[in-house]
Amino acid sequence: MDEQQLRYFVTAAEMEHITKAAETLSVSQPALSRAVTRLERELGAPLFERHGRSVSVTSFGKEFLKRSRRILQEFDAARQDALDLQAPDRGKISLGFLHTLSTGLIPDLLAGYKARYPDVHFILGQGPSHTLLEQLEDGVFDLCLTALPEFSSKVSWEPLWEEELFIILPAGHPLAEKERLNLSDIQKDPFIHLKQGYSLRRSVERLFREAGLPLSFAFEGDEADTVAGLVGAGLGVSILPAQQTADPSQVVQVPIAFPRALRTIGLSRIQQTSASPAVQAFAEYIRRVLAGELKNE
DNA sequence: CTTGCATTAGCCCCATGTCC
DNA sequence: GGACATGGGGCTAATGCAAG
Repeated sequence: MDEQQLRYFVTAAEMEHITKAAETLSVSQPALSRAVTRLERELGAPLFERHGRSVSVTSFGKEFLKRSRRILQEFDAARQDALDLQAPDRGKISLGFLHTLSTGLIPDLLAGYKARYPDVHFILGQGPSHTLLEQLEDGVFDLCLTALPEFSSKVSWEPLWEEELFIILPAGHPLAEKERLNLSDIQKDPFIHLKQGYSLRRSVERLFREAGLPLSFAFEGDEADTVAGLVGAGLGVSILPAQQTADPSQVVQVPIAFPRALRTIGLSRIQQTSASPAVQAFAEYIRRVLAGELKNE
């Protein structure tokens, strides 16, 4: 059983018409007929039921068809991978990044890279750190832009840039006009943030710990946008990275004077595996743009 | 009976394995 | 390395079978 036999079978089974399938495959009809017979002989079971001048796929044939399709997909993927391995300017890069990064820098980086290498195909995914890193370990992503992951022997993390965190207040809050605030200034306000497991939440918890302040949550959400929305509705205050999409008539972002509130975003990847040239080239591009060596246009 | 379609038969070509 | 056998790929032509 080889790839060609499977392709012949799949085409014939999908069309349920040997002559038309042979035309599609650009072989003579007997050649296809014989290839199918050989396959049936090897499998020891009929793939087609012959009724005079028509054929239909047997139930065994239908099962075998499903599996054959999967095998051929693997064949195609392996072939594509082999091609991609030789060409850094094409191929597939799957990138996961935090929800909070979906505006600004990341779209700009992607647009800049795509302008240089139009044949590169990006597959993007977003989510909280823990989900992204799980998917990274499962091979869903080649690279992820996340905050420092909790310990993992499989994932390596390389810091790239620092993101400032802001106190987010509803417009009209008594502190909304201030130029800078300390963490202690919002101690009495109901605090809204992301649920457990989010790296941003860990950063904020660490910030309060460092400042020696207690922290309790009035509301916990799944996305920074949701949190900002709840703040805008006057339900409390929060601490988030700059909210580019937030409506300034709803929420106000105030820099934090004390303690210094930064979180580092970096590139996560699986340590052991060797990335394709396309993935390596993209990682290098991000590094160089962020280091100011390269202009992202 | 004619037509359309699948299979079989007989042939050639080529790649691979085995033997010397 | 060359000779030979084997098996799979291809082709055309012939045959078998069922629908119209």
